[in-house]
Amino acid sequence: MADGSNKSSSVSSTVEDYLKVVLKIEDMSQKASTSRVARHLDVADASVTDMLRKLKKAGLLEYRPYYGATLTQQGRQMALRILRRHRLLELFLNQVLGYGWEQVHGEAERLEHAVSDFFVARVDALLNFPVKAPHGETMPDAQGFRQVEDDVCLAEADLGRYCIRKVSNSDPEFLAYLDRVGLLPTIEFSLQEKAPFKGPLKLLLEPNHPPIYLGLEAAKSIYVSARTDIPEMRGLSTDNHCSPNRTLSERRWRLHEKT
Amino acid sequence: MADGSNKSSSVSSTVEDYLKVVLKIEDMSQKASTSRVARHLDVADASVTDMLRKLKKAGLLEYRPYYGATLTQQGRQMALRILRRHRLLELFLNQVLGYGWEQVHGEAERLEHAVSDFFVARVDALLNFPVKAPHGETMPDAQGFRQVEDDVCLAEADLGRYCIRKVSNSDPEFLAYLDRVGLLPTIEFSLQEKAPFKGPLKLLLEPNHPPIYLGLEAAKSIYVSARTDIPEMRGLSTDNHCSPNRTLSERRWRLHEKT
DNA sequence: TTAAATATTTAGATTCATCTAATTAAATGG
DNA sequence: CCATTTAATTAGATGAATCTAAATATTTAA
Repeated sequence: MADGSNKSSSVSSTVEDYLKVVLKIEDMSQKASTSRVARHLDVADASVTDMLRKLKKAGLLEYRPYYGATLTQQGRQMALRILRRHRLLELFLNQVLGYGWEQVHGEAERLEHAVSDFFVARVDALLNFPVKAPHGETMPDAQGFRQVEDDVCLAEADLGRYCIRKVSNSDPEFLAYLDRVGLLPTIEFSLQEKAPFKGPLKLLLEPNHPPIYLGLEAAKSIYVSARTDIPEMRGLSTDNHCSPNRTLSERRWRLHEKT
Repeated sequence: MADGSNKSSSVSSTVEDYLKVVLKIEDMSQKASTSRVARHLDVADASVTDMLRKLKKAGLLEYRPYYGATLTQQGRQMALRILRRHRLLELFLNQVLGYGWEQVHGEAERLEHAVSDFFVARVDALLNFPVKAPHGETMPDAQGFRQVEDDVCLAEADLGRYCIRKVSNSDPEFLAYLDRVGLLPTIEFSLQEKAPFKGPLKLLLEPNHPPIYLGLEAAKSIYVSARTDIPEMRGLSTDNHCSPNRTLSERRWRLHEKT
């Protein structure tokens, strides 16, 4: 696959996608089974079997037939390299080119395979070495190290005050919805009620505003940290400049408007 | 390959490359013969024959065996679309990410196939709708219209005063050399002597500086316009903000330096 | 104007990533 | 613990884009 983009040891963008998916699955502490990988990539199971055998031979993952795959050190390193690119690109698209947070994923998905390491380094510098992507995911560093993410899933949280840390869902419709109701990373809210029988959650963003009733499915994509209200915690928080994803309406760019 | 990047009527990046090369050859008023296309793309002649037949079938070019190819309206449109992307990306890399002018071509070559129309539109706006790329080439507009370039080749120019308009050569080594000696678009100089027998040209950049002796081969890549010294011409010139490609040493970027 | 040189096309293979259909292994639940 | 459901693998094909080697055209120059 057409590559002058200096991979450490050049693999096709297809291979990069497989590695990324396996990493994602492992990150969810699931087993990277053939069918699960196939679902994520939207390809036939048979294709995955072939590819996993190929990747095993290349030393990028362990693979036992009828069992599944595990990334090797090498494979993990490659996967993290792509993940880093993906997230840096998302942030770049959002901050520099004014993409909406629901738009960044799709574009980054294609660019991550095309940009050079030099490009990535420049973007990293331009954004001042960020540690968070637009959806609140942490940024793997250039050596492939990641901060631990110990946020709790909103769907499992007890009543209380929280700060939104991460939204793990790249469906543009869904993200646009969250944007509309104002549920974005770094935003704080109170979880006031959890309706029984998988019912909706009642959230309060601002004291005297109407509450938001959020379906449990939606809550599963949202990760939060408890708000301790101990002021000195704020400095230590992982919030950084890259940064409140403003609502679409607030988002106005210093791009030159044509005519 | 792998395209969600919204082509008007989705073609592979390989096809885009073929179209681009045919356009380039036609722009040089040459015939797009099989072997010439093959040389530009660094593939075997046989591969080109196959592809030209395929592109003919797709209505993107005319093709007669043993004769060569000519772009159709549709093919030309597609080629111009890529050319526009390429040049906008080059300028973007230069102006926003601080790439040297000798670095932009290679990166743009890969990105042009990966970015979406939306991305291109954003970059266009960010750069304030530029009309020139870093090497002085004109920017095709979004509808595929181009300014005529009626610059003369330095290798064929008479003695006199000139302004550098364009450098048609993407070899990084060569570009770095021109950068070193200061021969960049928008720069003015006097052509003082032309040594016989394909000898070098003697150029004077600044009145009391040592002259530059430039080989004829190098001069073939440089396009110039005569300097009339009629002041009011300057406003009409195609110089624009995107802009004096500073020398590498002058080029210092407002990127955040790490540590 | 014909022989040699050059350019182009055809024929047949290869590699990558994918598919469907058929088969086999594993897991599950009476 | 066996039969059925579910998951995974094998087998065989396909489409893109490429290659090499052999067969034709076309051009050029003696």
